[in-house]
Amino acid sequence: MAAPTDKMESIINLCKRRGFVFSSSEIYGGLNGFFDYGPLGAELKNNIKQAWWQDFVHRRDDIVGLDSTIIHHPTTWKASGHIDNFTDPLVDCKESKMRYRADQLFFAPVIVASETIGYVSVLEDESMQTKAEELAQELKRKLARQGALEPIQLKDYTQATEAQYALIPSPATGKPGSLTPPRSFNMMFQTYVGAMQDASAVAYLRPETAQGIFINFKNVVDTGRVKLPFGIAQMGKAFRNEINPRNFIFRSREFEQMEIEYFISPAADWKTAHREWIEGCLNWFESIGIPRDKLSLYPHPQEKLAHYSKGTTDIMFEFPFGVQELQGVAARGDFDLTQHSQVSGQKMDWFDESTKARFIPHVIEPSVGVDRVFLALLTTAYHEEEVEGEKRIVLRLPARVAPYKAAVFPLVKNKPEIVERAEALYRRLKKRFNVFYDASGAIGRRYRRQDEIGTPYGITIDFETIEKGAGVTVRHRDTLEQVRLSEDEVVRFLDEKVNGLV
RNA sequence: GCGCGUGUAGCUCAAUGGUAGAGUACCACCUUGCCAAGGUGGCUGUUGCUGGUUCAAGUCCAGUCGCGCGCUCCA
Repeated sequence: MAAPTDKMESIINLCKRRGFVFSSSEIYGGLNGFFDYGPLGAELKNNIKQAWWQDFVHRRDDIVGLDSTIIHHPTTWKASGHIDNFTDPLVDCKESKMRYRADQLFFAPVIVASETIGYVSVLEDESMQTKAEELAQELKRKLARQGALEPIQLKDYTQATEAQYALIPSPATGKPGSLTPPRSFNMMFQTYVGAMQDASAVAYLRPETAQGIFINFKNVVDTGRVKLPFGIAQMGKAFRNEINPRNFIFRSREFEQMEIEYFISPAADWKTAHREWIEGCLNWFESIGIPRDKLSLYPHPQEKLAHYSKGTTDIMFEFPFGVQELQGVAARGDFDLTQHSQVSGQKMDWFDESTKARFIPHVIEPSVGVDRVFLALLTTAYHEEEVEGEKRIVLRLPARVAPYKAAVFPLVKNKPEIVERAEALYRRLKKRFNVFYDASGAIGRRYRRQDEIGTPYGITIDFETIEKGAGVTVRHRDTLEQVRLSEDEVVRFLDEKVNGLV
């Protein structure tokens, strides 16, 4: 078993070597946090998206699709809270080079006998009040002050005044003077719409696809013939100016999301709906080849919830670099529709015919990153193994998502009957499936080349096909076993394996 | 954004300040009756980029970009 970093390295290497993922703008030295998908990566990624759309939109009666723009009216982000909240106020300690989130760094003046003798600082945790009081006592002793110590009242660093920045000690060194003022990093990419580059033209690239759904809620309700409960699904690019992108395509600045806003009545039991969606998403992951034992749940603690959320559970995946979020399933209540209704002045409510009640629906939001599913599939599928003394690299991708569904080979290429028959089968299969044709090199080498890119079946036309009309051999990627099928049977066989509709 | 490390052929890696190489992959042809066989030939580099030191830089120095790890961050 390879060490985690080795496994990631091998996977990144394979991605580059075989055309799954390239770093973006590579000829200019690359661009941190941006990745391009090569010929095989584009296939795999599209197959993931297609499977998701099929399963959640086409095969359900209660979810409809949407494709909204990447740039919305800027007020969208005011209403959603992103302009005010999608930021990380950060503080640096110039001496220790440590970086803190300003809203997690707390400070208080130490007041003895009505005189401020200095400041203490602590990092946010349960015991920070006690720690701050101890520090204050210590400071009082050090300065040999007499008198009553006034109660320590902690405030976070975002509330510090300019005069206080220089007086608050760094938690790392305990000495004042090394902390910078809090600096705000809004993670939305800004651009300008139209010719004028002034404040009135500022717009943002969406940091999530969700808001495109909310601002179209009324349109869909008015035209979509939907009945509560129902969902609106959307796939598309989103952009976040991450301070520090890491772990290959896991956290990038341009990425793709697949989100559903599933609207329910406020009278409905949202906890049940939430739980059902978590189950549904787990099942979907399993169905496309992500094993259940690598998935786990992380319910966000109540006090850490984002401003919109009544409850959020992350579906975590065991990546080689650690257990990380694959999907978030959030119960957003009626926060978003209420916000957009209030800010826009438009009605965002639902009229229930049976109860004659009018209300703003609540929503459950399963939100998953395509790139993360891509990486989860690759890390699950990647195997190095020994076959008859030789190292074999194989991607055990399920047929439904594999870039090529099958490869067609003539056993040898110097016998025209075999080559012609193989080419004919290739052309026939290509009308229905993405298949690959390869005549160059020994047959074993050709099998191995396909193993490495996850092609589940190798179809070989051999002498028996020609001489005895014995059909073709179908070689399975994972077991190396071969079966003989007629060419007609091969079409049905692939249809069954690829589309899974048995 | 900070610190440490790192960057040579598509990939894995060599090369004491002195002519940039190997393996592999890839392409063509030959050979080949099922798991990376063999033969012949071919392709592959502004040594990440920009500047500096030097008679001479892949090698030393500075800056910059990318990557890895740690801190930090992560709706």
